[in-house]
Amino acid sequence: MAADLNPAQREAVNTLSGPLLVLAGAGSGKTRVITYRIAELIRHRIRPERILAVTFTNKAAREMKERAMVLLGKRRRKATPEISTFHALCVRVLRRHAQRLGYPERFPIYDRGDQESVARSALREIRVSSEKLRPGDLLSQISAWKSHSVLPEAAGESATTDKQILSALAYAKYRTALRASGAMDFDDLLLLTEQLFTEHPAVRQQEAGRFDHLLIDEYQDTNGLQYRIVRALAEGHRNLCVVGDDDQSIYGWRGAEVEHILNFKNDWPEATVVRLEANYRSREAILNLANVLIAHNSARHDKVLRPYRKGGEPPRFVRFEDENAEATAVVREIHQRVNAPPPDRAGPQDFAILFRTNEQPRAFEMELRRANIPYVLVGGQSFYDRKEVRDIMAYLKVLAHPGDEVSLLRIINTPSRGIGSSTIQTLLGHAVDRGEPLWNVLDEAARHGDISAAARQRVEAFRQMIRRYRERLTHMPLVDLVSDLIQEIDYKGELERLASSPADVDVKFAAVEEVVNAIGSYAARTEEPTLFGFLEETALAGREDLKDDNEKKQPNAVTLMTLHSAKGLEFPHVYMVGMEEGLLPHSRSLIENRSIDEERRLCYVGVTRARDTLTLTFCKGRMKWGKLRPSIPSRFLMEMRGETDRAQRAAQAGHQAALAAAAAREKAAKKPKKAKKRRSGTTPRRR
DNA sequence: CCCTGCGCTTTTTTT
DNA sequence: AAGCGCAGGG
Repeated sequence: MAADLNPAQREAVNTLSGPLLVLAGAGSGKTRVITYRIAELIRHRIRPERILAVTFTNKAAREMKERAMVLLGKRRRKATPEISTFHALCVRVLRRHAQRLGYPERFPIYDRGDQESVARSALREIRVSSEKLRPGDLLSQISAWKSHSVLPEAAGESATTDKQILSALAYAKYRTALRASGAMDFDDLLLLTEQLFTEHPAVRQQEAGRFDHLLIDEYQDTNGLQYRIVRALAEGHRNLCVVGDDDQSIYGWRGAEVEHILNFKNDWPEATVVRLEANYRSREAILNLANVLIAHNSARHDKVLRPYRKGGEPPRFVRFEDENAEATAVVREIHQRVNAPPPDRAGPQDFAILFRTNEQPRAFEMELRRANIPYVLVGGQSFYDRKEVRDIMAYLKVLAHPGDEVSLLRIINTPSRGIGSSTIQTLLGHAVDRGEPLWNVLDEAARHGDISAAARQRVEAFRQMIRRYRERLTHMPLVDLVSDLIQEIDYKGELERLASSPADVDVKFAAVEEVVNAIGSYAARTEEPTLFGFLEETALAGREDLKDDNEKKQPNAVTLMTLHSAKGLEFPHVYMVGMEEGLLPHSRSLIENRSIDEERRLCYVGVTRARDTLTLTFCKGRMKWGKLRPSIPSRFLMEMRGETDRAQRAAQAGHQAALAAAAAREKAAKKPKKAKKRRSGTTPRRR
């Protein structure tokens, strides 16, 4: 079966027992190795359901599953290996044992938007203005603590800087709020799984005992929690295979620690180590660039990718006036190649435009639309981030989870139904007094004298409506129920009232209809569709199933995506745009004296996505907040060309520019502002 | 309680 | 350029 593998790959596939570390360079056939390995295990009579493979994204899981099935061919049976992400795995574990942790069996999973509203009110509760500590910063701090299993009390003790002390206080509020709603955020899924394993050894044994073989993909991107969960699951049988590339570690900001892959041998001394250094993807000319670039990083497993595909066009470095010129030229070139005569012809799907930040694709989208070239924008401002979509999803969450306070607060007066902020504050007060979820005090609202009669009536009407739909959940198709609900609350009317133009209403209502479609497609492919199931799936898969829908609708499309989303993919023709100081490396990584090595790895990931041609572009200047700001070419460009002294000059200039911008911002923040009125009534405090 | 309009801030990557 | 929060009038 494995005749077409090289010796290193074959060793990785055939070392079936004991710990195994596969250091797989970019384009070295890593995915193939993993899927062949799964197939090989099954060929050796390991029962498929005793194999667990963990991937980084749902998409990767789905693809791996498909490939493994193809490979197994006739052996394909009902039982399949379990292939999923860490988060999906943990959800399944937690669901089996939720009660032990004091959570309901089905719990809401809070996405980024929910987290932000909780973070915001947590900051309000401790009376910290979001100028002093932004919700986003608070959330990353909390996430960092969680990835080290640090709870609020411990966070408070270890906090040193002002920001950390405030963050620790807010963290406590944040945690209380989530618990009060019976909700978990993404980190909680991992954190509580770990907690479950430590507090209940029997549970750990039971869960670990479900599998005899464990495979972890993208191991360089595991954070502390994931690392400990892997250990807890594999310690018994020790059949642990991890695959990764330290040079492609690009999620340090999210708590990933490259040390896990670098120190694998310490934890698993008997481990076999296999290096995959032959690159089957990129032309020699492209790979040379990548090797030169990554050599600038220290603290890495030394390895040099060897090109299997020799020669190739040298990568191009192109400068433009501004981002519009950049987009026009790139799209014009794609257009030419798409319409070229056969030998040079390429399909739109052969092209990828890669960028660092999500504001960059705008100009490219415009040009692609103008040129009538189909494209897919991956990730970015997600469908599920849109206000109208979030509103509908909040209704669904309230139907499914009565305790979900964040969602309830979002919809209790959306569309506006006469339940104003003072009424809500009063209700919240009752909830706090009684130590119960907001939903539970709504029925009593009718009896309380401190709410106006009109408001009481409206609250009661709202409560009855939600109750009615909850009752219908069990004996009515989901799609019909949701359609009815959208009609009853007259969401379209709300959009008409708020939107700026009729076209805007159409666009927004189309998004609402997309939600209904998503429910429909979920219900169609699921044996026992439930609202819980749908919510869980969207929380975990998020934007991904929509991505796939896009890909099905537009199979021949240019791909636009961030460098982060590009990991693991390849394209014949790659454009890396906006190769400028401040973007790549990003200014924020320059200021927060975090190492720019990770930015360099990000650049490396981009370069190694290209099979045949690679074009790196940068601009003289770039519009930012309506002003044209000059740009400095990225130091990485010079590094790749071996122009070390020019690279250093660029680096210095880049640092200075970033620092100057930071200083200017600082100054602006300190400048005396118009006295802002403090809100008198803040959210009541929870105990 | 609802809506409008003004003024202020905004700098990354995402399971 | 755009989104958010807030003040003030209906």
